[in-house]
Amino acid sequence: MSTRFNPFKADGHWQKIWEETGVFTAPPASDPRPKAYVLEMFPYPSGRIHMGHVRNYTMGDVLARYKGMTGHAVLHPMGWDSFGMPAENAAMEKKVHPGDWTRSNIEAMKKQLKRLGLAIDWTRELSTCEPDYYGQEQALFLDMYKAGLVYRKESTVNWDPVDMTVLANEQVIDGRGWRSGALVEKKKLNQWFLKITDFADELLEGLETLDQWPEKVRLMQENWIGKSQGLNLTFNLVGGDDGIDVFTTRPDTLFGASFVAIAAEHPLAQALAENAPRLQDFIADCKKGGTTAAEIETAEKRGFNTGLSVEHPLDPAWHLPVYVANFVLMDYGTGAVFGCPAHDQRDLDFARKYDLPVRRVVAEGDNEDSTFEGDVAYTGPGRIVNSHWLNGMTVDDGKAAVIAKAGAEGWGEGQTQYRLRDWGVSRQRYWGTPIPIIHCDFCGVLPVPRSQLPVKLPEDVTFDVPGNPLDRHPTWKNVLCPNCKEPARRETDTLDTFADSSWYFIRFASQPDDKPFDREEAEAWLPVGQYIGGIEHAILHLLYARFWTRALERIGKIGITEPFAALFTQGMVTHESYYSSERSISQDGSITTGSSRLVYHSPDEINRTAIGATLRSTGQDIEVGRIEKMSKSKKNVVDPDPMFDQYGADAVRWFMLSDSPPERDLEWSESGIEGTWRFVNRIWRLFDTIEDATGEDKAIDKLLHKAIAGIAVDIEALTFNKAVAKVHELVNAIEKAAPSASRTTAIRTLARLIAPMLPHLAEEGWAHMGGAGLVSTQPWPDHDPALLVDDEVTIAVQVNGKLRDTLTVAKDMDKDALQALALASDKIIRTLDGATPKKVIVVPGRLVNIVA
RNA sequence: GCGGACGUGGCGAAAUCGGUAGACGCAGCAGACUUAAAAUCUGCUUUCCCCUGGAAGUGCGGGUUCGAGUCCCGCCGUCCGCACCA
Repeated sequence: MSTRFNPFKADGHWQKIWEETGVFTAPPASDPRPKAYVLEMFPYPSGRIHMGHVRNYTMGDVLARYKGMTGHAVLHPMGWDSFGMPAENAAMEKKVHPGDWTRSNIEAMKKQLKRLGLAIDWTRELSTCEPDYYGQEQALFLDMYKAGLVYRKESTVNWDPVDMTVLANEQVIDGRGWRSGALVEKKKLNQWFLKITDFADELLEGLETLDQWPEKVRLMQENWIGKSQGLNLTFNLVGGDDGIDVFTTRPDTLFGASFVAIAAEHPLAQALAENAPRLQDFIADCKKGGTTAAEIETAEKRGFNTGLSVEHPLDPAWHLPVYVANFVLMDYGTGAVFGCPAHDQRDLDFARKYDLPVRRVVAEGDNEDSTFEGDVAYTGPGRIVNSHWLNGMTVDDGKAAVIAKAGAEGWGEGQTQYRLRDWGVSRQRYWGTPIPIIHCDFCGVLPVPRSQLPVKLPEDVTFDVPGNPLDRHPTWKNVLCPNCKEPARRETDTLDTFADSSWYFIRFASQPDDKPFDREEAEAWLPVGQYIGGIEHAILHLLYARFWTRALERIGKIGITEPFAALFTQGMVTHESYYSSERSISQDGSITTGSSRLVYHSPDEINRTAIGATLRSTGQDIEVGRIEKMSKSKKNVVDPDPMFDQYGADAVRWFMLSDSPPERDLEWSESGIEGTWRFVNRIWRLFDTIEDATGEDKAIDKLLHKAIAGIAVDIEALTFNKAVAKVHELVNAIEKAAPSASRTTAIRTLARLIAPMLPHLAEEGWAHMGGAGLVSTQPWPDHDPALLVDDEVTIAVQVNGKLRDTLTVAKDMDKDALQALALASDKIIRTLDGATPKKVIVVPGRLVNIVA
């Protein structure tokens, strides 16, 4: 009597056994087996697991389980990135404490994750909002402080007026806050910074060693660091002692200079503006300019002539006018540029507008004219012309020559410039790691003594007004100065939550009570062997984590420089969206005529047919929208829980691995999950109807061994869609095969092959077929290399490159025999129609191509 | 504007070294079983044609080669990142 696989019993049953037997608890660091540290980016506890998490954690799980079966000591942990704004927003909206909200979310999400049947070592679970984690982070912060990698300075910051906090440059997208979407304002504040720029070169060079990272991510980080080499030089003011420092990457074009421009925020501009109301107005105008793509592209190059002049460093008699210009940025280089209009588009636009000289100094082909025509700057290579002693040099030689001369004469020096800024980590928020610093009126800024760590967040805080609850807490910030014992104040800023995620992978590897980590233990596991997460972290998290690791290395805390040996960025889970148009009804109940708004419907309210979609409740026709990332606003979210209820964990896991290559987007579909559910049951029927048969089936043997070898390769390469296809092929063949010992072996082996991907089904089948122990702890099956080679092959016979016939021959048939056989084929004789072959190309084991 | 990736049936895709394009899955069609349905099973499914066969075909146009989805040149399109970076 055949039975159906019952995931509703099996899932919970095996999950309980895995937990009770502790099979996925990582062994001690001293374990002699090769280590496999598999890590997926830990989630923010927003409340619910979504399909993106399911995909991410399924992929990591398959690899972790496979590594376990192939004799590795596996570390596969899970934790919670649990500090951050949403908890405070929830506190404001729902009048709950951020801690309560966060911890109950963690509980709910953990329950959901467990339903996926992940092979996770839950004994190492950590949550960044707990003092046992953030206290150790404070210790690391103080280590960096002591080593001079942390500093405080007043600086212009990106201020998010909605979230009422500072944002790092990396968190400003198109001039807007990455979370709130609010237009970011400039504000001056005292801020804590981590010296990531000290590591700019290292972080850049380190990218070259990361050969198991996606090229795309490496390139994005390279661009973000933005290294450029050039010359820092001083233009002396005519009739003054001062000069203007300028950075250029084109010192070779120095003889083409026609003006110097400074940023509106440049100290010189500010000083001049004090007595010049028109300049004040101009500067105010410059600040209004937006930073979005469209605004920048259409923004006119505008300048204000200061009336000042500077001397050209190569010819003091040559004077250049000084402008304040809207296109010069204060926070890059020195906040001042020299303009060479012929060879820079912005400078040319500016020069044409203000009628400044445009002098060619790089030949464009044969064109050496000193007058430059047209409105398109020439930025290509060429010989230097109209430049006295530089004439005839290449651009590169010219750059070197000018830098050398500037150095020798003392008016400038070669300089490497980075786009990367130091990491501003101060956040004016409650729900984050308190910065362990004390401010004393007499002794200044002091670190909290180690014995007083962790600096814990106070529980009794209010969120009824905007701003930082720590700052307005009645007593928390009052503390005695550790030095003079007089009353002093705690720092009330907290750390950017990206600090929390910059070292959690180290804490996973080693979590002593009395220090952040044990060096030896951490080094045994690190670097992470395979890290998996979304591409959205390509810069922020992945750059900060690389920096933090290098900072710890520099101060002698750990012996590794790169935290993630291999990185994989998986695609999103998408779904069609469904919407109908409705007349919009404004809040007072009146109907706004002439306009309508889109009302989105969730997939479970919809009847989807091949032609269209209707609303289940009313039968109303519904528009089928784009396939896009699952999001609450589009209501195209599919919640994992009901899917587990309906199909069980394995069908959901199989869906996540099927069809789409893992780096590409995966479209969730009803028919797709139905299909994977049917397949789970097909495998079960094989396990259920296994029989003790005898006899050999060579074809099944070969296919099985090819599957063993191929699936292993696919899992290691994370090409799960290909592994899935190979399982299908094997199952298709086993189903059709007549009973034999080979077939029975194949079915038993199949349980092991699917164990990483369909672990509950595999355990259930393994037990059902009388297997000993857990299939999860079985070794990955061996394959016989001899069975991977076919002794008969089908070779193609082409005439002029076109397929005309195929021949099935012995694998090692020699060239002459193949040629003779091909020429004897009826189809070939017919195609040749009496023509004599001019040439015959024979590739043994592959094809014969007859050129007629 | 700069940088990058991608483009293959109705759909998701595969083709690892330049060697039989479309494995595998979804959807669809036909059939079997069934009173019926579900489930399951079998077969078909790139397009076109003068259909025991033939022609075309991997975004478009060229090129290299006995042979190109794969390599080279030039376009077009889609997506992603950065962006007044001197």
